[in-house]
Amino acid sequence: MLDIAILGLLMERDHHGYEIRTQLRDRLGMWANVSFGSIYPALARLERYGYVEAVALGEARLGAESTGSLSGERASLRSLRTTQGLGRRGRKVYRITERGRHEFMELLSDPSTLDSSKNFSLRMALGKYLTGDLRVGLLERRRADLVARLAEVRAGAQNEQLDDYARNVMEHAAQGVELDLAWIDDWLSTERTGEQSFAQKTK
Amino acid sequence: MLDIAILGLLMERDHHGYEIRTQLRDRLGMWANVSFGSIYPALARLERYGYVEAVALGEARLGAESTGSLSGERASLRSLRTTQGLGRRGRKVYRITERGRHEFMELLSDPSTLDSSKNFSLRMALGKYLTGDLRVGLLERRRADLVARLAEVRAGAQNEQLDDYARNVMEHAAQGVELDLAWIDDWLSTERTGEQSFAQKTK
DNA sequence: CCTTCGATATATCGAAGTGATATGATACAA
DNA sequence: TTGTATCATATCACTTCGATATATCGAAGG
Repeated sequence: MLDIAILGLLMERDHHGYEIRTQLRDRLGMWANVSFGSIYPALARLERYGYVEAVALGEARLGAESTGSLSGERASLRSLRTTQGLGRRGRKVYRITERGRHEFMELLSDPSTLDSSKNFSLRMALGKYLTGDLRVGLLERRRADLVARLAEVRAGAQNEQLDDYARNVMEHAAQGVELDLAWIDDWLSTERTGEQSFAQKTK
Repeated sequence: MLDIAILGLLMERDHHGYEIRTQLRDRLGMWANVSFGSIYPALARLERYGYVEAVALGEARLGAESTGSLSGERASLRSLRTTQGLGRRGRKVYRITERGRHEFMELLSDPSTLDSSKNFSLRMALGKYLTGDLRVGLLERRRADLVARLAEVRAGAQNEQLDDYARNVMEHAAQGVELDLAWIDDWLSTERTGEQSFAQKTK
């Protein structure tokens, strides 16, 4: 769910809608440019539920706060420019509430709503908010799903009456699942041996 | 688009809705169980446009025709059983029309509506309906997209201020894109050297 | 200087897809 | 006979996507 992603970003610092889109692309990976048609309704929904609140609307007077701290030395420049130039139009900066924080943790650790690859990757990218046990639980559930999926795809690929094109695609799909599986297993073993992190992974 | 997938299946033989779902899973790979909430509206839409027509509705009297010819020897058995047992309930069998065939070719070869991985795989799985030139065109366009995407993800993964979890996910995403890219290149070289097919690919 | 272009920013629309659920028939096993 | 699993169609509310409209600002170029 997009809700998790947005709340996850707001856990770190305040954001406005447009920024959420770029962050989603740059930090949470797989989402190449989520549509504004998703983001703004999602923000409205989250505000309605009381999970986020708008802390600055209209004249973007908090420009420094929201666009600052982006990359160190550059921050002062940016904030200077935005405050001088009166800032963008109706930039609406959102902040997560206490209820939002609680809801975020709830959503993130709930193993029942875990399905697509995109969804799973999102959770794992937000792994720092989870305990080791929770992470292992999610990983194991995902692993079981992938094993089942791999069997299905493998069986399908060996199906007679499948032309070369379809078979080739099916085989590639199987390879994709295998890659995912290897990733999970890697992560699981790192998680279990209690290594400090996987920062040293070269390839 | 789901339309392409459905029309593609109907190019080979008639199908009813439920069967389309299973075929989508078993033959066109990546789609693990498309929702009925997609399939039935899509069929209704295609019928409205005159791309398909219902050839048997109500008492499933054409059971043999629709479920038969599934796997050779088994076919006679199946058809016998279904005709004896009065068949399923309101099984509605669809057939593609001449307009539908034309539209299918149109949709399949139009390079402008080519985007997601799912979408691309679908087209390639239906590659037998395309000419070599068209296939190469689609492959090249896809390749360019993936190269751009890879650069983005690679850049993102090297971003400082990304915690280990997010970085790990980004790196895995990059590996996924690389796998796709290798697949495309493989296919392209096969296509260009004019090999008869890729049937002999072992891994 | 002035105009165009690209990035920033919010917002809404229709179309398409999902997941859940309702309904009912048939097949098979306990 | 009594479940229960599979087959089959259908609809619901909700989410997401892609396109589009609108507006501001900085930079580049004629």
